[in-house]
Amino acid sequence: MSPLPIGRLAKLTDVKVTTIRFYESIGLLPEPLRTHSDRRIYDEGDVRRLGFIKHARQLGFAVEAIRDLLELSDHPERVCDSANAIAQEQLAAVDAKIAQLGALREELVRMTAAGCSGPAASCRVIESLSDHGLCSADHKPLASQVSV
Amino acid sequence: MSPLPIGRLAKLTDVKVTTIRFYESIGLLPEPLRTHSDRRIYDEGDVRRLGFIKHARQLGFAVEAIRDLLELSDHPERVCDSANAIAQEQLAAVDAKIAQLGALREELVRMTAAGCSGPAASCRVIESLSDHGLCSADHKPLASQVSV
DNA sequence: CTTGATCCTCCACCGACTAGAGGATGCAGA
DNA sequence: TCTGCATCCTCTAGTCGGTGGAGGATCAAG
Repeated sequence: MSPLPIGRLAKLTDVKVTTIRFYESIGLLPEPLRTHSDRRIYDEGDVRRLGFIKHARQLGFAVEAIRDLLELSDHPERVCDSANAIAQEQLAAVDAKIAQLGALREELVRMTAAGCSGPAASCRVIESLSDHGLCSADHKPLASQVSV
Repeated sequence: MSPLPIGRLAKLTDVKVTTIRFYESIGLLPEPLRTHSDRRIYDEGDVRRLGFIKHARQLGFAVEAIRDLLELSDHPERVCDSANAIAQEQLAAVDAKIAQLGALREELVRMTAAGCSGPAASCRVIESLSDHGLCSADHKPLASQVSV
């Protein structure tokens, strides 16, 4: 197929040039062929592989998970139990995150509901932050896996 | 009140010692008094301030936003318009994130629904990732503000 | 007096990129 | 052919919100 310079690949896949080089550096993309002047050249296969990576990242899969998924994609004869397991885990992580954000949302709504126009001394937002006891207390984020 | 060493403050607030020092280094917590042997000593005021910070972080506020909120909390005579604005923005960001994750969830459910036991060649997960056309195509994360 | 917990500073690392410096090359128009 | 700009190269450092460890000092209890 037609050989693509990195900029063309970037436009075709809507992935930044620097990100493509980054994916190569961490081994998600193989080292491509180079021109006589050391420029990277890609082909249709690279477009597909990068598309796969992009799609997986959009779904929030971590790079290490994507590495495993690509391995399977590269070896279609293997059993795919692990692909399903990875996706299930990701689904669980997304569900957890949604639940967590739902709880956050609730408190933010409560905090902002009253509106506020006076001095900070009587501000519901500041007050809520000062006293955790005022809120439902079951939103406990900090340290989550999904960072989409 | 009783002077607390950093470890006590950490346990009282459930914030790690290293994180407390980090907050000091970025100016969220003031430099505390020190003992003759250079150990930090805190008081009840620090417990409250750190609680405020922790609560705000749990709600997903960025450090810069927390800095502004603490400013207001420190000066209760000022008008608190900005506190409300910050909280409203955070609420909007959380809403956006929830919507986005909802879309991700949909696709993950579709991908994993079939279950999978054969070779990767016929794996729905791998297949879905390879061909973005198979999915609804309106989940477009990458680059979000809320990272709770 | 010794032991183990706690404290100190400084520096490097995490994930997943992003941005910029400083320089080489490619390509199109005059 | 020359000029000039776009694109490419490598390398380094920064982002955010912390986390972890090395190497050493100090504290409190037995």
